[in-house]
Amino acid sequence: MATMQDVANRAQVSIATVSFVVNGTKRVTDATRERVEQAMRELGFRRNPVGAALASGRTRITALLFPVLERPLSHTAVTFFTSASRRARERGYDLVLWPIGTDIEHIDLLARGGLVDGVLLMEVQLEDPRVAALADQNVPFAMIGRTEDPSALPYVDIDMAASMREALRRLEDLGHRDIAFVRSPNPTYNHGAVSRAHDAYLKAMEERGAPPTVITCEELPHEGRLLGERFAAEHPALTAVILMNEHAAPGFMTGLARAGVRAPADLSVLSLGSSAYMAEMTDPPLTYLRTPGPELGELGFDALAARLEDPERAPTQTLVPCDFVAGGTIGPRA
Amino acid sequence: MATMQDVANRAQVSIATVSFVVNGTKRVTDATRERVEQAMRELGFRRNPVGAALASGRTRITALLFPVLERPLSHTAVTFFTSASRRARERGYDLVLWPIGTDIEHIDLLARGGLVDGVLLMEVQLEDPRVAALADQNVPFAMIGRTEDPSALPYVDIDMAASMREALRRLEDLGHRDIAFVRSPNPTYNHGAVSRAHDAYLKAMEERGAPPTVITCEELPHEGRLLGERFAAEHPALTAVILMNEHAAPGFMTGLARAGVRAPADLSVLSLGSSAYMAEMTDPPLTYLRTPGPELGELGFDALAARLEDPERAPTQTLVPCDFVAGGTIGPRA
DNA sequence: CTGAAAGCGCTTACAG
DNA sequence: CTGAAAGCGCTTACAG
Repeated sequence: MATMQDVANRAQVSIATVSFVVNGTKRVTDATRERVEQAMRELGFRRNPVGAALASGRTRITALLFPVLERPLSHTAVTFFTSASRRARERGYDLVLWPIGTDIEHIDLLARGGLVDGVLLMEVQLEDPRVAALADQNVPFAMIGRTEDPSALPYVDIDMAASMREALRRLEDLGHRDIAFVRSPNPTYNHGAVSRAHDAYLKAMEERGAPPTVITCEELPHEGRLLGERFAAEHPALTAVILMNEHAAPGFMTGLARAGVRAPADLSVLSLGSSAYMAEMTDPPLTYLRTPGPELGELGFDALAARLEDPERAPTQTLVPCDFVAGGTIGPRA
Repeated sequence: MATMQDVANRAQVSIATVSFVVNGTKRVTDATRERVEQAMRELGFRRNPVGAALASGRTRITALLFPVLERPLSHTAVTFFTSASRRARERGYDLVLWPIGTDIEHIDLLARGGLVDGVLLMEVQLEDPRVAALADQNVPFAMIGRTEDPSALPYVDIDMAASMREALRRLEDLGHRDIAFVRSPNPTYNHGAVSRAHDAYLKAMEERGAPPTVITCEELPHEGRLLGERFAAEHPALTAVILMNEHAAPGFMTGLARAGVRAPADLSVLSLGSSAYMAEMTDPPLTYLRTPGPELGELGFDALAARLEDPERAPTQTLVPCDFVAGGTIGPRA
């Protein structure tokens, strides 16, 4: 494999000049550039990124940290990655998915050494050990999601409070008052979005003087079905449910049907935080509040890039609400 | 950030000795090791992987190439990644998901320079430009999937011929003879597994003297539904279908139901190449042949590691069939 | 506009 | 068992 030195020798210039041509970092006369470019072509030269990284301290590679070994990577989650990675490419970066856990330990590998210029965090918990670790190590990062107090940190996140309010309003406009909230359980992973939706739900119900009903369900299709099957029997007074658990949503619908509960005639179901792909799994298709994954992936990468390109600038902090997509699972209260 | 030199100074040894301690590459007396380790602790030293990579030519980082921008990353596909990445960790490597397209161009970045030690290819096409590019550039790689003629290349793949035979046998044992094959269309992406399943289907039908029916369907839930709705009308003679398109499968089932076609009473549906997660989306749950994603992820990484650790050894070539999982969507021919 | 040279942080024969 | 030193392939002030 040809090195810059090889190219320099062949073109009879210094290695510095080759570097200038390769990176466009300084003016070079056309004649010289020509010679260098020809030599590169003849030798099939491509710059060694490791050498460049060591000398410059940058790689233009960034990493998306998603704990795939601990948290299921849903179709909706993939939209964040896809969009962020496309955006990265547009801006001249690479973005790879680094499947490290939330154990801080492994972050060190990234932290130290400039293998990656910065990281994008997903599945952020209210108290997220990764955030402290990255800050500690001085690794530039941005969050998709946010911690309890993200004060001075760059993030983009779903505006979950607004989204929950819209969910409730949609159902109330149809006459519903006894509205449950179904969420994933939280044994150890205090997911920011789930927690904020939960709080917003409780607050809204209290304001309305309506009794809150919070139900937990594992993030699995089969668990959704079991919940659907027993739902009416256990909660006869409920007429609507806000389901924040897209893995369980299709199963929940088939479980309801199996128990003879029709949606929306007997129960309105509104899926909070999902995508067309999941919503189309059921019949009728789910009415849902769409997770702005494509938007947040792009904005999230931009937030990171801003951090990398001007560390002094105030951090980006953006909230994007889910938008309502009509399906066939909500209707007027019976 | 402390460097090895800093540690060496503090421990009053040479930088070489520090390297030996850090990497365990040579014997060091206990006393010396103690001094070095203490200095490392005091300075919070962590080895810079870029420096190490440049000097040694290795990073112990590997990449899974999956063209997420071109091909949907399904839940089942994620199982490959998860399992391969866990296996990598067990063997002391990192595995990242690099979302490059099938454009060869971008492979160069990986190829050159030893940012990654090797790559694992997914979504392999019968004629895959990435394979030639990697071979050209001398990048160690292994495939999950395989090209038309993988002769001397390392791969692990689904034994699609055997899986198709089992699918047909299962249905035939129930009395079916008019069995369709539903696959994704192939405008540009000649996916090896789909193509091999197709061939195996045609061959088997010919052997039986039964008329083959191949139907294509885009890999989207909604397209599955449309197909389900019109299925009976368009194909009245069929009594069973092998569905190799898990994205469309749930929609296909709801489409059938909407058209008044009951499964399995009126039509047996066998999903080929799926996982419990997708199968549980419908009611009854799909009967399916399970994609051995966890197995192939692990074996695939092992194939790559074998390549990295002993390039001379004969390449791993392993086929694993799908295994049958009973659900509720196949039954005796009416 | 171009070059000589130091330096990025390690690894690894080679000596002793 | 330990060290001095070359070298991995680049980038980037600094001079000219």
